[in-house]
This record gives sequence, C-alpha cells and structure tokens, in this order.
Amino acid sequence: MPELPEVETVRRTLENYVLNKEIRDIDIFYNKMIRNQSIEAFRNQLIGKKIDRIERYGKHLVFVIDEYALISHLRMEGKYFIKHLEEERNKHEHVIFYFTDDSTLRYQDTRKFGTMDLILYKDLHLNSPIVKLGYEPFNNLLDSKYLKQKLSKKTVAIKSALLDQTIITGLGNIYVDEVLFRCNLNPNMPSNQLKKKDYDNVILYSKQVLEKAINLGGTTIRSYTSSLGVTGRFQNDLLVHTKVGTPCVVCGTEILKTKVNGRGTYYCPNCQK
DNA sequence: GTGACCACCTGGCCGC
DNA sequence: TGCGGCCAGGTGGTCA
Repeated sequence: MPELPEVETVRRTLENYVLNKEIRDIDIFYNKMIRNQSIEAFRNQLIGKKIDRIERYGKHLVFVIDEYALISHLRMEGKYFIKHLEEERNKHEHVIFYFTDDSTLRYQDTRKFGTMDLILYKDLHLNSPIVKLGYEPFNNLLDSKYLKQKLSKKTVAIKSALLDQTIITGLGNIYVDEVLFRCNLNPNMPSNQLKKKDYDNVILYSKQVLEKAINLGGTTIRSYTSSLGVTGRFQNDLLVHTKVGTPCVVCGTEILKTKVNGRGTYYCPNCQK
C-alpha cells in the first residue's frame, strides 16, 4: 500500500507532468470517492482552473488548484496515470481530469478505498483531514518528549500506536515492521512500556527507513506498484516485512508472521523479544 | 479518553 | 475448470 515514501514518489513524479495544466473537464465514475462535495460542486469548482503545485502531508497528496486544495488519499491501491485523451478508460479508473492540452490525469483504484476532499486552501490547516495528523519523522518537533507524552499512557501494542497517524504520520504496515525490527522492539509490546532509548530509536529508525525508501522510490510489492512506470526499489532493503520463513539477517532465527490487531506483522522472535 | 470491532472493496489465492 | 470462502489492509465510525 502507498505509505509516505510511495506518496512522495508519486508527488515528485506528477509534478513533472501536471503543473500549470488547465482542467477542461472532469469525469467521475465512482461518486463515493468524493467525500465532502457534491459531484456537481466538485466539477464546477475545478473546471477552468490550473494546478499550481502538489504538496504532501503524511500519506495525503494535496493538489493546489487556484484557491482550492484537492486532498487525495490513495489508501490501499490508489494510483495516478497520465494518458492521452483518446486512450481507452480501464474499469478501475474512477476519476479523470481532462486538460486543455488533450492529456488526462487518471485516478485508478482497484479497491475503491481512495478518497478525495475539496476545500479552500486557506482552510487546509483549519478544517481538513490534515489537521489531525501527528508529526512526520522528518519534523524536528518529533522528539522523545513528544513520543513519551503520546505513548506513556497507552496500553495498545506499539505496532498499533505507530500505525496511528495522529501520533506519527507517514508510517504504514510495511515500514512499521521495519522500524520495530531495527529498534529490537516486539510489535505486541504495550506502548507504555517503552523506555527513553526506545523513543529515540523509533524516531531515529523511522527517519532512516523513510529517507532511504524515498531515495529508492518507495517499495514495490504485490499490493502496490507506483504510477507512471516508476518502480520503487526499497523492497530489496526490507529486513523482515514479507520475509516469513527466511533467516533473520542479524541472528539467523526464522522470521515469523503474526497478527497485531488484525494487521499482518513480520518480526524476529529472537531480536524482538 | 481509550480500545476493540466493523464496514468499505475487489483481486488473488486456496481447497474442494 | 469452476465455484465459494478467506485474506489483504488504512481509515473513519460506532460502541462498550
């Protein structure tokens, strides 16, 4: 699924294709994808406008279109493609933006989990899904004091806490497994049992793992391949995620797969006691 | 306030 | 080969 590195890769790639293009028309084939506007209002507010820039907050892409912010969340399998006007629509393309130069931006989502919210840009940090997000690992405000405040009263498993986007934003199932392995933390450990060095390690390795993944263009696995022909290479650097049955790179113990609050979770039972 | 559970959705996989 | 059932999972809503 697209996590922060994959979304950042999509953002950087799309910037090369859609900036300053004028929207001539929009087709929406799955109405539930547009959450906070009627289809008519969504179209009326964007048609005739140009895409000024693309921002990213955690896993949210924000297309800045004149005075509006189009907040797109790819969820599980959302992807964007640039295609010529005349290319046939495939059945998983749910929103198509037509530009005046006869190119199109197409949002494709096999499972239809993705969402789009359209708000005024001035309200982006006042009244939008962005407001609830915690700090990204790259934010200097994310320190051990902040983590202690957020986690020290939580009994929920550390894996679940790190997936909570209101605490740290940008980590998803793949990268949480990788971070916990590097921290030698068991995914089921109650959040309130972490020590100061654990907070420091979570911050350090979250940053390290995400930075490397961004540099490698994200991770390409069965449930996610990037758009526009961009393929990530971080899957070659995964140490535990999807490695069930293979020896741990540190101690040689067989990597196990379990479930933590319903999420598939990979870990080394020896390194992550 | 917290945590558990469910719905959303469809392709892939497995067993029969 | 075809069918049914299960699994995958980020997020928001509901309920205890």
